[in-house]
Amino acid sequence: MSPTARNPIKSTRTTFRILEALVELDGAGVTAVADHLDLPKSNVHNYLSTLEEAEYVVKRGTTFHVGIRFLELGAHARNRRDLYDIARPEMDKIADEEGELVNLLVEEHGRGTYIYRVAGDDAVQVDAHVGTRVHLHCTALGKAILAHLPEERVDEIITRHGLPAVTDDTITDRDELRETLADVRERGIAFDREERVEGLRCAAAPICSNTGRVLGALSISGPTTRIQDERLEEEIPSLLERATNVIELNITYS
Amino acid sequence: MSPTARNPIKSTRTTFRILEALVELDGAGVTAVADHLDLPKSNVHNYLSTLEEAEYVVKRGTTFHVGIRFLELGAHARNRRDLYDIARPEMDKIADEEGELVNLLVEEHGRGTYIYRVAGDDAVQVDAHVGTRVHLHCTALGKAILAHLPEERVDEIITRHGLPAVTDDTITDRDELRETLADVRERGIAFDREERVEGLRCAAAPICSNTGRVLGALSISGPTTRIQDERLEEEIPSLLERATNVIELNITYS
DNA sequence: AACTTTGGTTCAAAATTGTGAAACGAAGGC
DNA sequence: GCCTTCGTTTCACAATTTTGAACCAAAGTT
Repeated sequence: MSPTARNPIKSTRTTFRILEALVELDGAGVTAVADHLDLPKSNVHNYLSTLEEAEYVVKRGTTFHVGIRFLELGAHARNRRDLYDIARPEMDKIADEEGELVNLLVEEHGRGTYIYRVAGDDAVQVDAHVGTRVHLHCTALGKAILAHLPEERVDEIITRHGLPAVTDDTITDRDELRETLADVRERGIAFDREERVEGLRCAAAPICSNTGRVLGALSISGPTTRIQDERLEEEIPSLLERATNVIELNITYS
Repeated sequence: MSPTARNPIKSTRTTFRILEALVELDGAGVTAVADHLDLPKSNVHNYLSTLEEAEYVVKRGTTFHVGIRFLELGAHARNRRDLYDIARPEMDKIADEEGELVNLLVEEHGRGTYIYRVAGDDAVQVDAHVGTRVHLHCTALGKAILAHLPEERVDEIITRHGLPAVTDDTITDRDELRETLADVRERGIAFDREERVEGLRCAAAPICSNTGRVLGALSISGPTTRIQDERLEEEIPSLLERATNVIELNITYS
């Protein structure tokens, strides 16, 4: 399952390289993109004007930006899953009661994407937002998903994306991760103790279909100061389990 | 300002035609897409496998779907504007107090896209969601924006997109629209009395930068039965004005 | 169990297009 | 008024995309 296109369309690749450059540069002109990607200006100009014509890019003055039209595609991808609609009300409830940050993550191509997040009154401000992609091995959410994926799939993912260290506490060893995932499977809950963001703790539970396939994972996260051992290991997990049960039931009958 | 690319990249156009086909067909195989677009199967296959390799499309079994990765691009486009972050808390407040549906729309390429919406407890269920694109002339939100765009820009937009009728009450005449927009400018509020969705009424106010450029529009909508004349024309407008004032102030100082 | 259908994948030749250097033009800074 | 920067245009050629036919694999039918 190494998805290598036999006859790849080079222009399609270039198109997305240019769009990604626009994201990275947070809007840019023809020359800036050309320099960034080491392509001829005239060529980049052709791509950008085509993208603008197609309404996927906007030109303000002389700089180009990624268009909100992508929200249409992104929202379609998100709404395609029942998960989003069904999980949202449960998540809102938890955020309201606990005051912390509640997250929903799904996996695609071996990486995680936040598809919904809701902040309670006391919630921390963190870097991630809807649409952010993360490595699976360094978040509680990701580990909850990995733990319920077939083992060969997990190997594939590690081979493809590696186990880069994000903080000092990130798991970077293949065997250590394997053991951790076994614990997660047994306990039904995954933890993240400052493995992705310093000072941030997090517990997550997987959400599975009635056939046993993981659809995503749900988490609650907050500052280490407030999320002490008992709350992290008892209170929050039971909340998560209750919520994921409801979600799983509702997904089965929808 | 007719954005016609001089040397368009045909492959870029094809790439997006295929992605749009995937949306329309709600996931499809190679043959289905090829038939839909009248392209050779082998060609479509090349595009889809390239898109999958780039992680913008997912293959489940033998059908392809638009990938959640587009949410990354879409969210970037949304977060680029301060508007989204600043309007959200105000909108949440209104939804909570009024119990109706609150919407935020922005314009790009002459069309509107919902970038946030929040439903109060009694809110109606409507077709639109975040990411949905609509014609500007048939919603209160769109008219609020059109009214504050330079006149030549409005002409351009009408020429480009026309004034298609969506319900019996949609404005389809150029001059009638012009008059309506003058009223909106004077009153500061735009209305929609079942012009886009039967049984749905709506009032909207524009949100402008301190330089006078429209950034978007805010609306409250509900069923005709509940949104009677006085509420539509007095109560809701004053709520909207209060909220847009706060938003405009916060945008200026951020 | 053989046959048919359906749909995905591969291949190589033919047709078109993307590429890239250079020149041009417009805008802004010095 | 000159110089710099950056976007836009042009054009010839190399390179890519496009095609249809052939090939497979899986599912459905007789």
